[in-house]
Amino acid sequence: MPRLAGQIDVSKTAAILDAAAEVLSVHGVAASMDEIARRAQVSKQTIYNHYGSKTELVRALCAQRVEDMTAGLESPEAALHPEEALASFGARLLRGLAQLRSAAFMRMAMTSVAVMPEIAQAFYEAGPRASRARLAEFLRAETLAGRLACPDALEAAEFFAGMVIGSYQSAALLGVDRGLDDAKIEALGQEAARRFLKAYAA
Amino acid sequence: MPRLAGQIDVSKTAAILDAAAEVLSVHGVAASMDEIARRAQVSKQTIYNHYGSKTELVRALCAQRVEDMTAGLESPEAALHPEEALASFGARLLRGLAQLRSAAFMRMAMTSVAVMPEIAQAFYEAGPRASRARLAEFLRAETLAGRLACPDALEAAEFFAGMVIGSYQSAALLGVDRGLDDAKIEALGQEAARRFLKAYAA
DNA sequence: CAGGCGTTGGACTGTGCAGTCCAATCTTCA
DNA sequence: TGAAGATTGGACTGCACAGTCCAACGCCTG
Repeated sequence: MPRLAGQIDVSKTAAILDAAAEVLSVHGVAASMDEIARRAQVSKQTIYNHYGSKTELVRALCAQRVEDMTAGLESPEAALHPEEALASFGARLLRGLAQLRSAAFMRMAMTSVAVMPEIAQAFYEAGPRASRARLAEFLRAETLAGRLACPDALEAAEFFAGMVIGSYQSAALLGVDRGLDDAKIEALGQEAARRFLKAYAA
Repeated sequence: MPRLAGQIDVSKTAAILDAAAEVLSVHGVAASMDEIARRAQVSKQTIYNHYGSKTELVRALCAQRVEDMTAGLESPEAALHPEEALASFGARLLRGLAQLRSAAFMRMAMTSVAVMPEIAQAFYEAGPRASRARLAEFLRAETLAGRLACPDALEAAEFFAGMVIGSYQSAALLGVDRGLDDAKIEALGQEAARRFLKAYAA
């Protein structure tokens, strides 16, 4: 990847961000800049040229992660039968949380609450909040269409997401392996959807 | 508080633990031993006499916290109507999570996963796991009594607890204030119980 | 009273890390 | 080819903190 004369090399930027993601997700914010530089095959000075400080690097990384989170978030497909739509949405949600990377970033955001509250806030907005909002939208539409009866769509969305997630997120954050494979995720989504429909039948 | 000749002063032990809880819940594991010593009005050496290292101190503190968690955990009261029993159980659960101290400790456990996995594990067992187990027991009994129909009590327990907790725990961990007051907690518990009963009617 | 032992505080060591500095080198454009 | 500016690596500074050491001082018990 060529660069303009005297211009910052964007391929390095990516390498730095990648390395930072990898190292920070293992060691948390305690990871050293030296190790990130080593991993990125870049001199430490270069990191400081791109991002002025470790704090800024973390901030950039989190911002990127937040983007990814919202980008990968889809609403339930209205075309499907509500039960199927909910089941697949739930499975997607759970799959997202179960990723090691997700837990690592969440942990990082949590540890930074004291130092960088905006970061933590951004995580909350892009994660839990956004997903519930999307789901609530769907539930509202289904209610209008007479296929469901959710007087308080946001609350119902919290309920459904909560059912699916259960204590799996806590387990992931606490590093407890509950052997959540794809089949179980699928089954959980389906059962949660089934029960939810009973609770909110039109 | 007098002490025996040449015996460790237990009142100091308590002071150290108190101070550690306070300081660590604010600064996380990053808190310095000097500050804990200052807060406990004790010399740093004394801390090292009582607990050999910072790790040990944190360990002891977490162990205490784990004790508190399991001690404060009650099953739903079988004497009540299932809806009331569930509502009050749910409210209790949520109230526990909403406490600042709880969130701080949970954060500490989560961020220390890499360093002290046993601690994190203990938190999981004493928290999410134990509460679900108690709830499942209740659901099993109610199912046997014909007042509910929960073929998989543990899963149902996960569902109910998840409904109540929703994304409130994530918010607490990320330091986002959602203005969860007592009235809202109560209402949430009730609505969750109502919906749960519909989903699992006998 | 004397010996034992915890406590104190303050100095001290060692370490790991963020962030800086610099001289040499590379890359592109004019 | 020369100027501009990015990159490199390695040395260096400064700091914060875990953990140790020690000499002086209580406080009990025998």
